[in-house]
Amino acid sequence: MKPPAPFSGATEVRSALLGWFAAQGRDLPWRLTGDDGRRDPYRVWVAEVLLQQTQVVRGRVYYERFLTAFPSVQALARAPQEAVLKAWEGCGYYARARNLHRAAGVMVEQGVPRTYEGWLALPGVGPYTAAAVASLAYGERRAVLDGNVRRVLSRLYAVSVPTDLWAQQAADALLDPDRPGAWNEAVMDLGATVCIPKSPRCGECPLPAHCQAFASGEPARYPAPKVRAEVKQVRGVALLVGTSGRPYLEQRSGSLLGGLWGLPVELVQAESALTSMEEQAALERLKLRLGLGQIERLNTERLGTVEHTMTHRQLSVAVFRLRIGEAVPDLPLTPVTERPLSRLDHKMLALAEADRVQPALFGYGAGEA
DNA sequence: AAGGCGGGGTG
DNA sequence: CACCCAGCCTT
Repeated sequence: MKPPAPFSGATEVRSALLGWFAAQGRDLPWRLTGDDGRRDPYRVWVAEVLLQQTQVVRGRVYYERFLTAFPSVQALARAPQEAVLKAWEGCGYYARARNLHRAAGVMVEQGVPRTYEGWLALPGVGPYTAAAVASLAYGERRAVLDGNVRRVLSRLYAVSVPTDLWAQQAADALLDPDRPGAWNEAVMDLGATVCIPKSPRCGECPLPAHCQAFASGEPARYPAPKVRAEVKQVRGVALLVGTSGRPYLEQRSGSLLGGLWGLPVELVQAESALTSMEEQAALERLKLRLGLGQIERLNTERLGTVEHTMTHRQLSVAVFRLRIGEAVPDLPLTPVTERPLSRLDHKMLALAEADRVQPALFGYGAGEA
C-alpha cells in the first residue's frame, strides 16, 4: 500500500508531468503570476475556496464576480456579510462565503499569514486550501490533496482505496521540492482534464509508463467508488406574500442556507408526498408563525410544487400565495435583487412568475384579476 | 469517524 | 433518469 519511498521514478514523473503542464496546463484567471513567479495570495485563496466544491467551468464566473465586487482583502473585510453572500448567490455551500468574510476580518486585524500553519488557522481554510495558498503564493513545500490528486495517485500506484493518510504520504513523496506550486497545479490539471473519473484519457496522459492502473488495463476501476449516504426526502410548504420580484423574505439561520434570505417555509421529513390535509396543516402552522393566524378567510392559492436536490436531501415544496385582492398583511416586502437567495428560493419565485406570465401568453383570462 | 452542507454534471 | 463529484466544519 505504501508508495515506494523514495519513489524511484519520481524524477521522471516530475519532469514528464511538468513538461505536459507547461504545454497543456489550463490558463485560469487566478493564475496571474507576479515577477517573482508566485501567485497573489488573495486571488489564490478566493479561487481555492471557490473551487473547493465547484468545478472550474462554473467557478470562473463566480470568481470574476467576486473579485470585481471585492478586489482586495480589505474590501472584502469591510463589506457587509450580506453583500458577500449576494456575490456568492447560487454557488452553494454558503458557509464558504461566510468564512471568507470572517477570515478577511481576521487578516485585516492580524495580517495576512505567510505560512501553511498560519493559513490553516483561518476559518474555512483546511489542509487543502492552506497547502494550495502556501505552495502557489509563497513557494512553501506543501503537497495539496484534493479529489483530483487522490484519483491520480490512486491510479499511479493502483491503490483502489486511497485513505487520507496514504494519499497524503504519496503526495508528499511525489511533490517536486524545487517547484511545489507548479507541481501541485500540474497534478490537479491532469486529474481535471485527463485522469478524469470516468473514461480517463490515457492516450493524452504524459505518465502512462509510470501508471500501474494503466498497466492493469482497467484504469477506470481506480479509485473504488465511495459508498454514499442516502438522500433524505423533505417535504414542506412555502408562502409567497407580495410578488415574485418583491416578496416578503425571511433571513434563514442555522447551517442550511444560513444567512441567505428566502420565502417562509415549513418543512417536514416525510417519505411520501404530503396529503392535502397535511399540506394545509403545515400551511396553517406557517401562517401562525407569520402572525397571520388571526386573519379570517385568508385565502391562498396553490401555485405548484418545486423539486430541489441538495445532494443529501430531496426537497419537494408546495408553494402557496396569498390571493390577489386579499388584504396585504403587515409584512415588509423586499426586492429580491437586494437580498441573497438560494436557487431553491429562486425556483419557488419562478413558479409565481410563470403563473403570472403564462396565462397571458396563451390568451387565458384567468391570470391575476 | 461520520454526517451535514449546494449545486452542478454525465451516461 | 440514476448516478457521479467533493473540502471543511460540526457533532
